[in-house]
Amino acid sequence: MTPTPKDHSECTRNLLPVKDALDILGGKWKLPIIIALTFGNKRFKEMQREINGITAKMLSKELKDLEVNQLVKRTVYDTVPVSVEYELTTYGKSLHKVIGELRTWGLQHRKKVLSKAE
Amino acid sequence: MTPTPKDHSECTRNLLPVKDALDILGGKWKLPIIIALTFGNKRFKEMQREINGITAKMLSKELKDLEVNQLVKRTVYDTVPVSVEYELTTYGKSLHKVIGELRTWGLQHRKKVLSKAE
DNA sequence: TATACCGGTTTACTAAAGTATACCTACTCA
DNA sequence: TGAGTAGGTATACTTTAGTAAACCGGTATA
Repeated sequence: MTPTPKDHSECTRNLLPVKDALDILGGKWKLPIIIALTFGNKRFKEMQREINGITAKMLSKELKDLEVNQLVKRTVYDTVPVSVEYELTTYGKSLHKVIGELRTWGLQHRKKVLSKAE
Repeated sequence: MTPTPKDHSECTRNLLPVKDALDILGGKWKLPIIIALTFGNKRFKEMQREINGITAKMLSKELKDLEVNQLVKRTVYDTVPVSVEYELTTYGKSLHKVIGELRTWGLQHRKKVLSKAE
């Protein structure tokens, strides 16, 4: 009835890395941004156009977060006027499988929901 | 420079299922609850003890959400007093791979962070 | 009688996430 | 000269997520 210490610690051990991942990927925009960048490097306004509904503030903030975590690299080109390009780092690309699984599950879920349909 | 319509629609097409998945799994407690249940069926207070920091209100609410989405099944036993058991449905168990990938990535990320160490 | 367990709900609150709008410099095009 | 682009920042606001604490009926234990 009472969880055994073993259960509890195993649960925690399994949970921690999942939480770590979600800290980085959580929120409304992180994955949309990452996914947008899997289609190629992009500039700020370009991303804003491509990701429906995101505001400049959020895009700016989220890109910073992703940069800090080294998933995204920001390059400023010394053109006139400056242009800024964002790209996925190798590390960012390592999320590929995670995103793939989420996508697969989401697709299947959508199919299920639609089949019981309203 | 301007995203091609193709890019944009491909991006959306890839994003939607991921969003669907995150709608269901998002928030602080959904995955902790699901992971706790992968270690076996559990009762309410038992889960509350096992999941560090969750309040009764959140546990109750999140379990309802998961039940609605058919990831978790709630069974009331007609004992005196009633006992209530929660279990993962087959559908809930289908998240196994998603969670596995998140966990793998999170573990590797943690290792990376620790190695640059503060 | 008092205390504690079970499975929650209710109320009130705070904190975090996200939005809307305006604004900034520097540049180009007509 | 005015409008539009790029790459943002600042301010103020709303909405949502989450917390803390009290409470409920019923049962059991001492």
